[in-house]
Amino acid sequence: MTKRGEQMRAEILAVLREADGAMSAYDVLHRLQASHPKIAPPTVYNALAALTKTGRVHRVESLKAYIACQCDGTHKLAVLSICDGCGTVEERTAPRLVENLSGFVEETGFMPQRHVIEVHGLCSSCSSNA
Amino acid sequence: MTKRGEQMRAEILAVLREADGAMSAYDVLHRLQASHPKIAPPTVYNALAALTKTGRVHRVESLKAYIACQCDGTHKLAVLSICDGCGTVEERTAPRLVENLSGFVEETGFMPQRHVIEVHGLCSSCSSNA
DNA sequence: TAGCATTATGTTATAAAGTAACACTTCACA
DNA sequence: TGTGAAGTGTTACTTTATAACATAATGCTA
Ligand SMILES: [Zn+2]
Ligand SMILES: [Zn+2]
Ligand SMILES: [Zn+2]
Ligand SMILES: [Zn+2]
Repeated sequence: MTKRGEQMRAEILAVLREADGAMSAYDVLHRLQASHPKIAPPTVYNALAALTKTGRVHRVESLKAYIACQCDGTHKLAVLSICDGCGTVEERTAPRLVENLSGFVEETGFMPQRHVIEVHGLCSSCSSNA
Repeated sequence: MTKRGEQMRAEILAVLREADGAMSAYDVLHRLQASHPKIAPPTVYNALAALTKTGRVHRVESLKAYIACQCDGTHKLAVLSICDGCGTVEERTAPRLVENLSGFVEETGFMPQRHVIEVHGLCSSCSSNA
C-alpha cells in the first residue's frame, strides 16, 4: 500500500506486460536485478502475491509461471490457452463454461471457490508452421 | 519397462492409492524410504513421469502434487475437485465440458492438446462443517 | 552363447521455486 | 513527536525438480 511497495508492484507488472509469454518468478527477479541490484526472491513473491490477489496478475499453474492479466479483473471466469510452441499465453473469459463447470462439480455437493482452466496446445501460428 | 522399474512404479502407485489426498513427490519419496533406504528424488520423479505418461497418475498442477488415477484411463476428460479443507481430490470425467472447452479455445485458431481443469473449494463434508 | 548396441534405470550433484521468521519502514492518529 | 498497526524487505532455509553421467537390463548378431 505504501509508495515503495506500490512502485515495486508497478514495475513488476510492467515487466510482465512487456513479456511475450509467461515469466517465472525468478525470470522477473533476474530482470529486476538490473535496476535493483539487491532485490531478493521474497520481494518478488510478495509483489506477485499482492498483484494476484487484486487480479492484476495470474499464476499459470501448469507452467509455474506468471502473466499480467489480460481480462481486466474478470479473472474468475478466465480460460488460459498456452502455446507449447512459442510460449504465448492467451487469456479469454468464458462465463458460460465456468458456470457449467461449477454446476458439474456441485453435483457431488462440492462448493467451488476458484477455477483453474488451462489448455495446452499450439496457437494458430505455431500449428500452421508445424 | 524392466522388472526393477515396473516394480518401483507399482510400489509408488500403491502408495498413492493408499493416500487420502494428493501427495507431493517428496511425500512419496519419504514414504518409500522405509523400504528403500537409499532411494533418491530422480527415481521417484522418473517413476511418476512414466506413470503420468501412461495415465495411471495425474499431477495436480495447482498443488504441485500427485494422485493415482481414479478414472481408469479416460484422464483426458478429467475434472479435479480439490477440497482446500481436508485435502481430498476427486476426479470425475466430463466429456461434454471438455468438448465445449476445446471448442472455445479453437475459436481463435488454437489447437488444444492437453486440458488442465482443477476446481478448488470445499467438499460436501467440509462445507457442512464450516 | 558371447559380444555388442540400445534403451531404460539409478545416482550424484545442483538448479529452480517458494517461504518462514524476523527486522525495518511507513503512516495514521493520539 | 511518540506509539502502534500494517505493510515491506532481508536473511536464511525448505521444497520441488532436473541435468548429467554411471549402471544395468534387454535384445539382437554372429
Ligand atoms: Zn485476467
Ligand atoms: Zn505458438
Ligand atoms: Zn484419471
Ligand atoms: Zn473436504
